[in-house]
Parts: sequence; C-alpha cells; structure tokens
Amino acid sequence: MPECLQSLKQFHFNDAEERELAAYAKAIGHPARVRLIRILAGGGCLGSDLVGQIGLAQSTVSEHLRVLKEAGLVHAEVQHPRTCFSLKPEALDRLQALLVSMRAG
Amino acid sequence: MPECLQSLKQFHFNDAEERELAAYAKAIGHPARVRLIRILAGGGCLGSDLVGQIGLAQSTVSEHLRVLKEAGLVHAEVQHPRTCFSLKPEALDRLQALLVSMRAG
DNA sequence: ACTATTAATCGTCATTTTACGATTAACGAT
DNA sequence: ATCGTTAATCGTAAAATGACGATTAATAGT
Repeated sequence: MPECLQSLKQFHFNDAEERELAAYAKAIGHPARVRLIRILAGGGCLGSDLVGQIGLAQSTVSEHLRVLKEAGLVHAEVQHPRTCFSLKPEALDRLQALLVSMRAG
Repeated sequence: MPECLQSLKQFHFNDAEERELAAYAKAIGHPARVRLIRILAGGGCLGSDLVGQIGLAQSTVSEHLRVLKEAGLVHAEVQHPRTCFSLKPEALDRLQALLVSMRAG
C-alpha cells in the first residue's frame, strides 16, 4: 500500500453537474469554436461575417454554431435574412463556477 | 445592416492559445474524465481504485487517464506495480486563465 | 523460478465528429 | 411575382472517439 494512496473518502458525486461541465467543455473543445466564442465575446452579435473570420466553409461554421447553441453557450436571434449570434455570459459564468467546484469538490 | 452588427474591430487572434484552450476543454469534455479529475482533486494520487469509482472497464479508464495525461492535466508516477495519478493544479490554473482571457479578449 | 498484481497496450467495433459542396427555406427588396 | 441574400439542412466521406475483452509488461513477494 503506497503512502500516496489516501484514505479514499466518500465522494459525493453529482452526475448532473459532472455531465453539465463535460458538455460545456466538449462544446468549447474545438479551436474553431473557441475562436467563435472569442469573436462573439468581443461585443454584440453579427451575421455570417463569422464565416470569413474562421476560414471554414459556411456549412461548417453553421454546424459549429449549432453545437455552441445546443450547449447553451450562444444565442441566435433571427433577423431576416441574417441571424445575429451572441454569447450567453451566464453560461460562461456557470462553466467557470463548475470548474472551480470541480477543484474544490 | 442590422444595428446588432457591430463595427467588427480587428481581433488579435492567438492561434496557439486558442488551440491550447480547446485541447484542455476537449480533454475535460467527457463525464468520466470530469469524475476522474474530481477524484484526483480530492487529494494526492491513487492506483486503480479509480476503476472501481468510475464504473467502466479497466482499459477504458486507462484510456481516459491517458487522454488526461496527454493534455497535461494529470501526472502519473509509476510505483510498481501500481501507478499513482495526481492532478496538475497549474494546468487547471492555466485553463481558468485562458477561459477568462477568452472572455475579455 | 514462479505467482500475483496492476497498468498499459492491442485489436475490434459502433458511434460521433468534422468537413465539404449542394440544396433548401425564409424573407426583404425591387 | 421574382430576385438576392443568408443561414440551415442534407448527403456523404474521412477521421476520431469511446468502449470492451484479451493480452502483455513489469516487478514485488514467496
């Protein structure tokens, strides 16, 4: 029994929170999506100028935005024929809080 | 031109940092790995008791640990026949800093 | 030398992700 | 009614991921 093996206290696992954190992290886990978030964090919302800034096909950017939306990190407001995307700061707040609580436990 | 479309200032993209953040996030982007981190955050290191706590096959847990190691989030110290895993807090610090700077830009 | 223990690796399979071009849908403007 | 514009969706292909059982490697103990 190596001394590094601690007494293994009972962890109060919170499945829901763990999955929540994992989902956020997974959504951010792609360079293109990090860049999208960074652009959106730079202020309000914008249309498909995102496509130009990312350097991927329009359909691909749309898919990345879909992932971010689905994760609740980004909000889309249709304003024909454009769509205005914006960051949801409360989601990032939540993510950061989850990260902190993961460390503290 | 919708009023939500801002003046699109120049972003100083930092490819390296964006990829760094994405890599950390991707590594955390799975519930099993979140749980592993949470366990490891609870103190020092431990052997394959992790397997019991996760509820997945030993090989699968080993693979998740490999991902975490590769991302630099976890350190493994071989101590035959066991291996002691431990969290690398500086990596989490870095991740949190990257998250903050992503929002601020 | 043999045995037991433990983590890593291998081979495999199913699923998911990423990416693209092409197409479609939705609507404002003409 | 038609034309442009823009985002979403479809179809598809390649790659990555997640999971498992089986095997291997490494070494302490007997």
